[in-house]
Amino acid sequence: MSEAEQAGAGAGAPLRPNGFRDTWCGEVLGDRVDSQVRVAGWVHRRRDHGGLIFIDLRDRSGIVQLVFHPDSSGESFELAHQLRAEDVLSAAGTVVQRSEETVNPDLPTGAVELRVEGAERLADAETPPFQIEGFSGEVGEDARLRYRYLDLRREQMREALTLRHRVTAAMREFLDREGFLDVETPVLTRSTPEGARDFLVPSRQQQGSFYALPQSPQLFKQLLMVAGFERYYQVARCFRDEATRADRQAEFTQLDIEMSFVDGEDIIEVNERLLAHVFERAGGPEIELPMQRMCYDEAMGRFGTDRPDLRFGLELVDLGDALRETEFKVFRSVLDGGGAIRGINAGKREMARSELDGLISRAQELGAKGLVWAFREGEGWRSPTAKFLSAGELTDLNQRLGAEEGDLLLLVADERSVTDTVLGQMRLDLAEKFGLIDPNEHRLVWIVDWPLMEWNEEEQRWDALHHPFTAPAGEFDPEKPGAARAVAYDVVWNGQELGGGSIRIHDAETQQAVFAALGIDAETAEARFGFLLEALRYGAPPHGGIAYGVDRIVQRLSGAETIRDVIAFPKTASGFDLLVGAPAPVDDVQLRDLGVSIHQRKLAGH
RNA sequence: GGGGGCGUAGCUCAGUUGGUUAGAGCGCCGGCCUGUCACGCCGGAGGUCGCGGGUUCGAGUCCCGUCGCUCCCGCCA
Repeated sequence: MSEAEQAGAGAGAPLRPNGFRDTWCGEVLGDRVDSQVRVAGWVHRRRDHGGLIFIDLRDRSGIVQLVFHPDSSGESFELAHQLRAEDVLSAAGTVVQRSEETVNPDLPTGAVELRVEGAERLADAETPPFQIEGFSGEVGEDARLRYRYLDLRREQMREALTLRHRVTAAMREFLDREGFLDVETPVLTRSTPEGARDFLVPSRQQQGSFYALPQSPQLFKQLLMVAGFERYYQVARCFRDEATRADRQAEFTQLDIEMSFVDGEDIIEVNERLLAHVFERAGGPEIELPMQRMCYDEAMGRFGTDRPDLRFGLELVDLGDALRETEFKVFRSVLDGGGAIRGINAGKREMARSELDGLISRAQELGAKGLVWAFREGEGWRSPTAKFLSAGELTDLNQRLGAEEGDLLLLVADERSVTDTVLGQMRLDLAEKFGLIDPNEHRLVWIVDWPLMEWNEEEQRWDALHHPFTAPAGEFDPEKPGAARAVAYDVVWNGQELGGGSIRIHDAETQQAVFAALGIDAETAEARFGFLLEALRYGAPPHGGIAYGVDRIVQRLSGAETIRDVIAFPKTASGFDLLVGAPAPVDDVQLRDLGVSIHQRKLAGH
């Protein structure tokens, strides 16, 4: 049977007798009273009173109550007895006003109901593995993912995906209006061993060679600038073969933007208006323009992170100056080794010894060797560490931390990167624990004036903070890579990075110098990025751009706990798709065609 | 790669110090019910306690291994 014939529903019936519906369930409202309507959807709930049957019918738009009455519903009354949860039903009848005492104020359509005169079951449903809605408790995530098409019937998921649509639609609407072109870039591309691990795709025609799935369209969008498109965007799928988190999936969506003949100010200006537009369309908080800006160094200094949550205090304080002469061995050795001693004043808190031990464990988990805790008491401290410090030092520390009587002070002594990581994260833990975050407050901030590179102690080399294509501010001095600043900017919302970008290098010489400083020798640079260096020699305009994490933006706007709740078909923490069963072993024949040996497959554990 | 939490009925969970036939709510099945809206009432079915091994007279409970889900650290230019 063809699709057109199926749509006719029934032998000998005209192709479209009335259609399956003429109205969404959620639109059966007061203004329809006395009119004939036909709705279609899923049996959300059945309340069978024997002589009178209520069916809540649900579609994407909402729920409407159907009433089956033995006198007016005819044969469909018998059908209503047989209906079960999630059966698919088409029903026609008259919209009637409910009597005052039967109005359901919890339902948008609750002032009316549909008195059914005819109904047809379009599909039977087996008993669902879990109730779609309306019971206490959360369904486990494996069950939800295994039966995602049922999970997506829940109102929360319908709303999340609707919001997601609104966000991407608003992005496209704004960018189209501003003259940006949506251009698609390849999904099968070239591996770049820097950065995250690539997903690889073996080539059948070039056995032994592999495509890689893109971690971002970065280089292609730069080539589009060389090509003269000037304003590009793409809602692009990106892939990174790394562990997932509550806010991270291996496969994710990025709003990718690039512009020519602009400087950092131009890009920030357009993007502020873009964000304001998206937030407005998606029902997010109102954004005040221009947005706040903060230098990277200030963010690291005050908050220990490049994505500070500005909704509360608990700022980090540098305490090294108060301890210059200290004889406390632990502090002495850290300071002599070029490390830092930093602290947080957590305010006046009661905390049991076990809780303080918990803080120490957390600090160690985050990479600290230890954590000093203290309560200000008079001019000194109540703390296991107090006896190692002089009266003068304690007074000085109290003053620098702004400590008042009873305040809890937390100190970490270590390399600066460690003190910042540990205290920056503990600051968030404490704000959560103490309830310092007002959920109605929203703080957006641009982090600007980034270092171009940072020293990687482990690998003994300079790493790019953003990526190797970020333009240095002013002349790049290869002798002092650590001194170079980048024309880069990240936008941070309540402590979460929404997006980040930069002005790019647009001449081959600077690009080569930066590659060299990053430890990528000329030969390697030519092999991996020769096409870019070449393109930059054929008239590359000054350009720059930005990329946003679409999933994270939607997650934040929806208030979802995890990014998975705003992705239609997400993967588990270990990268499985429980619905379709991926990844999965493949036939030996497929592997042979690809030139991938069985031996390799067996090593993978199959 | 490392650490924590979890895994018992279709779903969400309880299960004491290792001790009789493993329970609850919801869902499901049957019956009754004309104003419910998480309808109500009566009755019923439903279990490889993730899997494998071990200790023990006896294991859902203790031990070892393993798989899965999840959170965190590393990682994510």
